[in-house]
Amino acid sequence: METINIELIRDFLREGGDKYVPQLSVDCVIFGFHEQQLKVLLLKPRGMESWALPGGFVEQGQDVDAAAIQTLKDRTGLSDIFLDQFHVFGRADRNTHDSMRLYLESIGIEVAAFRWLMQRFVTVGYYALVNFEKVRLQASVMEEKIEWFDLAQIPQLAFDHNEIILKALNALRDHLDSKVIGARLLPELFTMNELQGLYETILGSPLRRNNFQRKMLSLGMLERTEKLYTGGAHKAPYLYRFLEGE
Amino acid sequence: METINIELIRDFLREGGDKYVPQLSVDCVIFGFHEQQLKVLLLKPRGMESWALPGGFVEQGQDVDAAAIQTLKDRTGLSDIFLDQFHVFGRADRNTHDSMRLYLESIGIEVAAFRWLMQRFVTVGYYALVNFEKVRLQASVMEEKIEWFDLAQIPQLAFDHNEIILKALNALRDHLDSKVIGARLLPELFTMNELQGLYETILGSPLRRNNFQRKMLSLGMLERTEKLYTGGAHKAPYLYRFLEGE
DNA sequence: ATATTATTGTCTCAATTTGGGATAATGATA
DNA sequence: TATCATTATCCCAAATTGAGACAATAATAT
Repeated sequence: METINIELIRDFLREGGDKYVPQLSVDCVIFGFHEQQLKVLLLKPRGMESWALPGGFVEQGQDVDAAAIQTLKDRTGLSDIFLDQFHVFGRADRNTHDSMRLYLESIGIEVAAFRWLMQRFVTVGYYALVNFEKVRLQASVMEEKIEWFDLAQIPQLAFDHNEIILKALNALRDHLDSKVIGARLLPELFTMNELQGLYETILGSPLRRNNFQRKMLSLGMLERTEKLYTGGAHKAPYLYRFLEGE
Repeated sequence: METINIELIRDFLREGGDKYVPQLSVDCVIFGFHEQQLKVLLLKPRGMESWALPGGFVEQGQDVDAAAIQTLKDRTGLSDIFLDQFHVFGRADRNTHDSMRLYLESIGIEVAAFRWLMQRFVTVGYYALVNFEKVRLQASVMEEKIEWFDLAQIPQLAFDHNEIILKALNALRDHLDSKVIGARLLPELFTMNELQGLYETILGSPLRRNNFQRKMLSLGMLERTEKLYTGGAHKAPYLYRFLEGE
């Protein structure tokens, strides 16, 4: 039994033609970190076979950055988020919504209503870093499902979205030691081991425990707090938090 | 005595409405290096008080990158150029062509013809590295003048173009040691001193001659060729070239 | 209590890179 | 032949990094 609200979809499509900057979209690669794994948030648009990145359109009168922020807020409920615009995907053969046509026709939407969608779209790619535990997933009207995927287990996505994720990951790597990335992906308190795991999955290569700790502490961004007793038969690690300030 | 070809302008404007992706443009920060100075190519659009960056629109069916390449070719005559897309400027209050209206009206172009231009434009910023000596400047039909400016002497530009140059320079700095930037800005043969001067102007800070030379040679990208005898009363420097290959 | 075990925090030392001064080499000119 | 400006190297100390070693400690087993 379908629970789609066709009127909502129709409203969305009808408004789109005038409301948005034509042929322009934003796509967000939302990174989270959980159980020592880097995750990416993906969703399944209605009527599509494949998963895709969360994205949105840019309203007339709205900053492009604001459109990305809105996309994030809609899906995660978070509003204070680290966002970095990393690349524009503007190849002429990106007709990224064409495969949605069959679906829209099948549920009885007339072609005229979504003609504005059936064009080549230029998309601005953002990556976002979120605190996994604070996210409350929320699919929008055009989407069936929304889920976290392990970076290593991302399926074949729609359009060029696999390429977009690769580029986002490269950008994240490039920024790893100039921005305080850990502070955005980890919870308030974390162990040195968790921090190292984060770095390792982002870089895709192992690091030495002793040298990593030395490096991190020497940067002076970490404050050591109490110990964490997990019940394991071994020395308990300290918990750290990132110090305030840029 | 004016030498504007109004018909050309009218043609350009009339086509624009259908030919281009609406509300999308590219802007290029073209860097050159000459007489130990980093230069940026600027132009003066017809009917405007201020100088501006060379830019262009994206044709339907044209890659965004291709539009930037075309912009460069039109102005410099060069086609094999290093281009890097570094940022999108998408604030809602960028009505970047509005000040052109008075001019267009003044030369008798009807408003309908350029209405598509009078909207908020999102622009994709590229920076380009060119061999100064090979550039043949060429203004397009909408421009009065085109000139090189020393980076330190860039005037107040139109719109947010000063900001765009700043961002481009930051991107260039970030890429300085990962991409072979010298190879694109310098002529085939150059002295170590010229290379150092290039690095110093990009970074905006002085470097030590001995350590710079040691570093550059250790990277193994340079081939030492003959000496350069300038007639100066001192030891003659070697000339270097960049080795082939990524 | 005491030994065992898995981790964690720290230490150490060599190798490498960097900062900064010193010196020798070299074209031209006086 | 001496002088001068500039270039190419050299050298040594300081800082950073790579990699192994070891002591501390929180549970569990004996």
